[in-house]
Amino acid sequence: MVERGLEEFFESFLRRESVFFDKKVLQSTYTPETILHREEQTKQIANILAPALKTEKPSNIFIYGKTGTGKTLTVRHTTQKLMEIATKENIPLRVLYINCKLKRSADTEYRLIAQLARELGKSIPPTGLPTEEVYKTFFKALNKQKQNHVLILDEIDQLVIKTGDNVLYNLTRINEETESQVSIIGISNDITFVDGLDPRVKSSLSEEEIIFPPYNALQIQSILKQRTEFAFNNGVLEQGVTEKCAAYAARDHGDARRALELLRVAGEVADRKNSKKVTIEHIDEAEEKIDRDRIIEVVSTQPKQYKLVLYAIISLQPGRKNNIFTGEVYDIYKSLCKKTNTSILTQRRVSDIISEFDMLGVVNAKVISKGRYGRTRDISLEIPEGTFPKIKNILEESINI
DNA sequence: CCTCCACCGGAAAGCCGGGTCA
DNA sequence: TGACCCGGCTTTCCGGTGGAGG
Repeated sequence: MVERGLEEFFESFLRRESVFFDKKVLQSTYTPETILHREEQTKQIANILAPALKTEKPSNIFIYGKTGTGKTLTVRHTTQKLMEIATKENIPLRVLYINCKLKRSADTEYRLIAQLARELGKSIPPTGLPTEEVYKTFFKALNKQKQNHVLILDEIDQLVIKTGDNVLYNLTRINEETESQVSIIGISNDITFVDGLDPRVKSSLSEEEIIFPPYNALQIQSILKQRTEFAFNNGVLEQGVTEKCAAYAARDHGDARRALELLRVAGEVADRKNSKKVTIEHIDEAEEKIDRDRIIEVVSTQPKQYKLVLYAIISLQPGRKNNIFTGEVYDIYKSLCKKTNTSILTQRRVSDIISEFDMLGVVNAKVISKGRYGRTRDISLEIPEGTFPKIKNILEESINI
């Protein structure tokens, strides 16, 4: 009977042994006791921030390095320690951490300032007020509690791309308008990002600069070792497993986060297969799975118009030696719109949608010139061949073609 | 060497749905 | 209630442009 089977399943699930001892340790939110291979950067940050303890204003810091190089982790760790001392010694100091990429929370000028004001105990409606008004409330809040502030702006490049450097200009000038002092720590993935900034903002923001270089394979290995000790049960990792994870990640610009994820998913795969050990094959499988899951996740959460565009591309792809051009996609897209009773977007817009898919890594779209026959994007799918039908299905179901 | 195709991509402006405030 | 604000998505307008073919 079905019921009986289910019960058994859950019971055996409960009793099943896992390769994990504590899976949390592998998650990116986990903060380890010590941060490996970032001693130098930690020291620099500490040095710069230390004056805050004597109620002097620390310099602004600009931090850059690729994803998974421990920027956020290191900054949070150091400021946390700083706060511990400050509270113990009763020094007026406050650390505000804001991730500028968080959708609908801090990704525009209004929302960022509103978020900051909220952190200081003001209540700001999510929309409706003039931005100017929000600034005023924020400044007032700063003035009321006279103390040093350290403002951490994570993924600051995203903010500037979306809203321009106006916000930063205003923020760097806070100290001229208020009693309290604010130091800014900007964190960015994009190294070239400061170059596009207003010179005044640039010089003020990057009074100090700290670079986080990618980890090399050996360093990633030791990071993984540090975590696996607590994450996995004794001896479940087959010989060479951490080494392989490290090698994968190092090949991909030293991204420790990815290495940890790979290890975690490999463990999950092993569990699901009822294996007592995590093997090298599990890692290969995990890599594939991460890839596949990411694409499916991306595709299924797109808005309708995006899905139509992608569907147009997918139905053009099979059995083609040459790649696909914007014009063709647009034609198919138009007919799809008619079939599904959807309003037709302009080619300009569709062109943008295609390049968004490019940035998401679903599609590869380079601008090429066909000489006499014009200029266009050269589009090809980045989806592994095997997932084609599945993706197609997802699209068809969600837009009923 | 010049032309001219078939789009690219920046700028600006419009529309709409969310909201505040007096 | 009307004036006004924000932000996401689009459209409109339009000045480029790499390179095959003449």
